[in-house]
Amino acid sequence: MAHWLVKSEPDVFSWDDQKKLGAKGGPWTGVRNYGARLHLLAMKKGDRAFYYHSNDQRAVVGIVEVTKTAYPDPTDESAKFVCVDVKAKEAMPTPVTLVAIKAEPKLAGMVLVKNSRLSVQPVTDAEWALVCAMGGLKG
DNA sequence: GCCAACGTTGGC
DNA sequence: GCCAACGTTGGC
Repeated sequence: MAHWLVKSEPDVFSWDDQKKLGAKGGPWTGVRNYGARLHLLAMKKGDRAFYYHSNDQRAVVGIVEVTKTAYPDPTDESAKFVCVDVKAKEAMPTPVTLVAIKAEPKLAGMVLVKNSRLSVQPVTDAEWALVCAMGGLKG
């Protein structure tokens, strides 16, 4: 199973908003970047992704699960981009901040550190396990 | 609020 | 197909 990280601006769509969608989840739309698009296309049902809040919070606040693989993004009029459906899986007992991630040498290679602007990113198994541990989850 | 970094667009 | 200009994102 592959792991990912998806970003959202909490002002626009937050972890709380995602949680309110419940077990059914909902579409993760709005990606307008070809690099991110490739990652969306690579997602499989059951894959998990860190849910990262940019801007004010700058922390991994939860984990979502992919419930539907990529399909055309209904919010994209050009019909070029895709979205997936995700549902909230579990919250981080302790949010893992960008500061904490940057302070951990083992995470220096994370895409989040190297290319913070990419809105959908792959996460390695080692990174996944470590961030889970830092957030108080067994992984 | 500023600025650096990156991606995209459009002219040639 | 290249590259400069521009717009956007996101960290600080």
